[in-house]
Amino acid sequence: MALGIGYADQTCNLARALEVLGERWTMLILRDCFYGVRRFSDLLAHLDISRAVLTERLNTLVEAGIVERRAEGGHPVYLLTEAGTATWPSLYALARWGERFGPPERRSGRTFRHWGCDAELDDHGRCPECGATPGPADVVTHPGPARAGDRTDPVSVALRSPHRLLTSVPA
Amino acid sequence: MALGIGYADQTCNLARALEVLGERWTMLILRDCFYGVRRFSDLLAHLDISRAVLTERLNTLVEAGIVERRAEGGHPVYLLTEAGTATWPSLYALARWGERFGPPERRSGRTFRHWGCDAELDDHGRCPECGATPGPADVVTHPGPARAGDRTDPVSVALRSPHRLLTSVPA
DNA sequence: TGGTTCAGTCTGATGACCAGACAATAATCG
DNA sequence: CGATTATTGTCTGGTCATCAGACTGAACCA
Repeated sequence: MALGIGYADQTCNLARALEVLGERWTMLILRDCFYGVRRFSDLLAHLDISRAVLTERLNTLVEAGIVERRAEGGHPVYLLTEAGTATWPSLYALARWGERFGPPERRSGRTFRHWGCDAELDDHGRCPECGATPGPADVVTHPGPARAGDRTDPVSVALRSPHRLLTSVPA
Repeated sequence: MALGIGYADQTCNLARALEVLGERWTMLILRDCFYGVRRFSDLLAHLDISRAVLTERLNTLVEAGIVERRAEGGHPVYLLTEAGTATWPSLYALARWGERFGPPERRSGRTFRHWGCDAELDDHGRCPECGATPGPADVVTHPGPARAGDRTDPVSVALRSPHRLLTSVPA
């Protein structure tokens, strides 16, 4: 989490999670990883983050074992590890909260549905159709309605169609 | 979230949640609110946060409708609103993740149990005994084992005994 | 009245983040 | 093969958040 001392004196699992996940941009980077964004340049364009900070966050995530850096045809590719995919319930819960209680402007309308059932997941990430609580690999995200001023980077464009989580995007 | 621009261009419910909840210290303040910490001085002592930052965070949380400031006998008291208590699934999921994958030192061993059933909640916050997913008011937290160097502020001391969430602490 | 607690505000120092320039390596094309 | 472009970073100077700790003002207590 940086800024000096972290949460050094907090003997608490939440503080331990936030020590890694709570830094600025980190959860949004993970969100993009779930969406299937894998390349430095795509993260950069989709997040509007500074290069230096993106580099630093990715290094931190790799060191923490949340993301794996793999060389693929010369250029690196970033993939979620088991610890990374295990952050899904946290991100999903936060997004749900943001939908109901976040600042009212910029409501996205994006939904998450169970692969196969096509039913929208509830507050706890459960499929109302079959009762299962699917992992991210079995979740499909559907975009909300288009709006003026939508982003035009390749990732944003690709995510205007329904997309199964963890499968590569764009292309 | 501050530091200049927020996540202004991210049309995304997660970004909207993090705009408020993602600032440094904010989720730990909310954790303490769930524990029942209600006074400025108790938050200050329990969190080791600077006075200026605590003041600013509380103001932000009040403005966002997540926490309510109520004058009680001259001194203010801070209580979770409906939007505040609705953050419980997010905090619980993060704490669960921190327990499994966070930095290995400072593992707390603290558990969360269903009031009445006394069964430990699972990854999704569900009670394995009765199948319900209790809200925070029906959750009891049990401390992990004591350790050398445990904090000695009143809140930390009080939380060494089992404690029902949202009930006042200390005393 | 004078001391104590509490809830903030204020200050100077440190460091994280920003935009944008620069560098190094890898793919592409004539 | 050599030149161009694409991609992944590193570096820099300025801005702003956070830090520790001193200070203020109001309420409560003896």
